[in-house]
Amino acid sequence: MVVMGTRSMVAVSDAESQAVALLRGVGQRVTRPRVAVLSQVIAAGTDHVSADEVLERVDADDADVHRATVYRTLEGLTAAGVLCHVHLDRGLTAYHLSDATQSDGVQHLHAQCASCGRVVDLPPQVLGDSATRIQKATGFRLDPGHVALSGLCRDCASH
Amino acid sequence: MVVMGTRSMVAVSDAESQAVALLRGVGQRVTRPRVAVLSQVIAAGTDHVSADEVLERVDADDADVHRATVYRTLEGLTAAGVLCHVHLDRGLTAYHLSDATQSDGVQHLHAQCASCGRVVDLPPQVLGDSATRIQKATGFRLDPGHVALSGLCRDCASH
DNA sequence: CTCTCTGCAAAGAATTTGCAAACAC
DNA sequence: GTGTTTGCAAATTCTTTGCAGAGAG
Repeated sequence: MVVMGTRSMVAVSDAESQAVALLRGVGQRVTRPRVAVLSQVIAAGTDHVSADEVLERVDADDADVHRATVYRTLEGLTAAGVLCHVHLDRGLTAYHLSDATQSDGVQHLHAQCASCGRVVDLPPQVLGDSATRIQKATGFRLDPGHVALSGLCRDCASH
Repeated sequence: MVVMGTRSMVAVSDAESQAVALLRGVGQRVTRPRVAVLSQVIAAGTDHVSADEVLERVDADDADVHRATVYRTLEGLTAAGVLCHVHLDRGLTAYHLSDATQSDGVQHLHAQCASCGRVVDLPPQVLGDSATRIQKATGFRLDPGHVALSGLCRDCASH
């Protein structure tokens, strides 16, 4: 808990203060493990990270948080609306900062490449009126961001 | 749970002869475990069954097939094009007879209720030109049947 | 008779849980 | 202080794998 490794001090402490602010903002206790976990999600930026990836990075930063705590923290922050998760192909769950933190509450969609596993963000309106049509036809109310759409990314599709 | 008494002997043996025919048709060996597994998928009709559900029903029919064999059989039949699978919410995989067996190769889509877990079939064209639009915008080639779309079914949405 | 398939038991990955000690407030 | 959180270790759930014997063609 002394030095921050190779990652720049500025970026890390930025992420950390954001993390503290977000935790306070939703009335959650500010604990070392929570700050560490949330900082890593923030530092990941537009990347979508799994619990295991968060764990790896937290440990790499000498924060030494237990696996179970990472899961509990990610779940708690999702329940609080700070994070969103998306379910990927093999049952993995990936987390990212909630879009709602900054904008109007509409979350973007995700597509995962079945070949390389990469996750691509899609603009929220990319399905057009499909959700409306499905609801009218079948009564099913689509929540299209909750599970990643599957397919092949540009690179893998061209092979 | 399956109500065994209600399934007619005729239906079961129908499913079994279909199973044998399908196995022969793709040049796979006709073994008791394979017939048992494939029969259960056929008997499930439009339902989408997980490996565990197949195992349960196979064992309930006194066929006593090992868990590992169920997984291997479902995988093999999928590779052969007899079955299709869809990935559900928590990483579960559900199987059903391939639409291609009877029609032009276009598979239907799936939507799973995040609340009750039910899987609903959707017509293949329900996403309209979304796939084309996504490919033009991002290069990502959608395979929309491979993973179930998420949302709330009619019943759960009304609570 | 040969080569594939099956059952077994154990490993594997991702995640969850009960509980006592540690900590934020 | 006091009630929430954490670390730990073990359990869960779904799936896969190596191997020797059983079975299909």
